[in-house]
Formats: sequence, structure tokens, C-alpha cells
Amino acid sequence: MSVDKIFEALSSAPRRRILAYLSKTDMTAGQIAERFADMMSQPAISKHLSVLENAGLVWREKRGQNVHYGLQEDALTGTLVHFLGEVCPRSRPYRKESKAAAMRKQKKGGET
Amino acid sequence: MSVDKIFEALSSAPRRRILAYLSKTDMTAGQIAERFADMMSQPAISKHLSVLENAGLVWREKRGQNVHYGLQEDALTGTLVHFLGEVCPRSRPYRKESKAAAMRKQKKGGET
DNA sequence: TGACTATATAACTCAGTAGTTATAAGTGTA
DNA sequence: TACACTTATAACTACTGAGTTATATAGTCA
Repeated sequence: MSVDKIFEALSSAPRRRILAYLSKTDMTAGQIAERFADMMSQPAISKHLSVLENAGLVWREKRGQNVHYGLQEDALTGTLVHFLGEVCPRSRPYRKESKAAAMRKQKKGGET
Repeated sequence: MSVDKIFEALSSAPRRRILAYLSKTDMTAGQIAERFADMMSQPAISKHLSVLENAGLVWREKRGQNVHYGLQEDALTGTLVHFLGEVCPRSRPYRKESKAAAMRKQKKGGET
């Protein structure tokens, strides 16, 4: 789950679209391939999925004869936020505020 | 300053290192090339800088015979934060479908 | 102007990536 | 067992990107 692999994985527009397609729920490889059938073949999607999985951005689970894929959201958020912190000094205050807000929220009791 | 260009630019480890090197202050092309001289040539750095500039991640200013480069922090933070929020900017249609699929799944009853 | 410095571009090579079609491997079912 | 279905892999092609060296362009100063 290296930063290199994550940025490499994110550099492809099709892969970012796949991530978006998984943003609300997990899907089988077949469903994903079907959705993008007008853009590329099933093996191409399979390869993209394996890149995403290898980068730690999605999880993979075999259920029967299907393979489900879903977002590994923590990896994505964690890496990008960390990267922002390293490269963008200005992002530090935002992160601080975000953390503070999170604390307040937790203290209040987790509604949402 | 498209998202595609930004992610493309960020996909290169050398370019991310250049961004980090600029995180505290701007530098001339020469200073940057010098810093990375053990890794690659001056023309290579020049090309990386032009990719970064083209993506809107750094600004460029000619001062005398030097060219200064510096972080365009807002672009980086803005884009990545936005990306994180939505998982992908181009994703609206995909996200809608994803959500719809999630609803259908839920309606059916969680068999899993 | 001419020499010197700083940066960008040209022309090229090489490696890696993204896509293709064909096929293999694994699973469920009659 | 045999067949259908789902997903992954093999083998290949074409393109792109990153690096190289050599050279052009632009600015500074004697």
C-alpha cells in the first residue's frame, strides 16, 4: 500500500471512474465490466481492478462464482491527506480544524 | 487545470519530490536541477517543471535570466480535497448509478 | 557586439502501460 | 460428469512517457 502505487493507480481516468462507480456500494467484476463495456473489454477492467486492489484502494472478495470489489476508503483518504500535509504547509491548519471538528462531534455523541 | 492533468502530474515520484522541495519556498529552475542532479539531467527537470506548471500545480515567473517556480497550493489542496469529497469529479453519473444500485440492493433485503 | 550563464527545446531511445482477442481456471448446476 | 457462467491470464500490438545528449534561445555584462 505504498504512496507510489496509490498515485500510479489514481493517474488513470478509467480507474478513477471505477472508484467513483464503487463509491456507494460494492459491485461484482461483471457488473463493473458491464457498466464500462462501451469503453473497454472485460479483461481490461479486470486489469484495472487488479491495479486498484494492488494499490490497496479496493478490497476484493470472492463470493461463489462472483468476485466483489469495494472501496477501501481509508487508504484513499489517509494517503491523500497525508500527502497534502507533507507538500502543502497551508493544509496543516485545515487539518487541525478538521480534527478539532471531529473531536467535538465525537464528544457530542455520534449522531449521523 | 484539469483534474486529469493534475493526477497525471502527481503520478510521478520525481515530480512529487519537486513539489515537496518547493513546499517551503520558491526556487529557480537551476536550483531545482542542482538539487536533483544526482537523479536526472537539467532538461529532464525542465520537462517535469513544465508538466507541473501545465497542470496548474506550480507558478512560473521569469526574473532576469532566472526562472522561479513555486507551489500553487490552492490548486493542489482544492483538487485533492474535492476529489476526496466526491471520489471523482467526473463521477456524478456514476455515483448516481452507484447509489441507485445500493438502494435496489437494500430493497431486496440483505441476503449476502 | 561577443562571451557567458540559465533555461528550454529537439531528436532520439527505451521501457512500461493500456488496450486487444483468445483461452484458461474456478464455481454452480442439471 | 458435462455444461454454462464468471473472472483472470497469456500473448500480442501500439502508444506514451521518461530519460538521454546536443543545441537553440534569451538575458547579463564587459
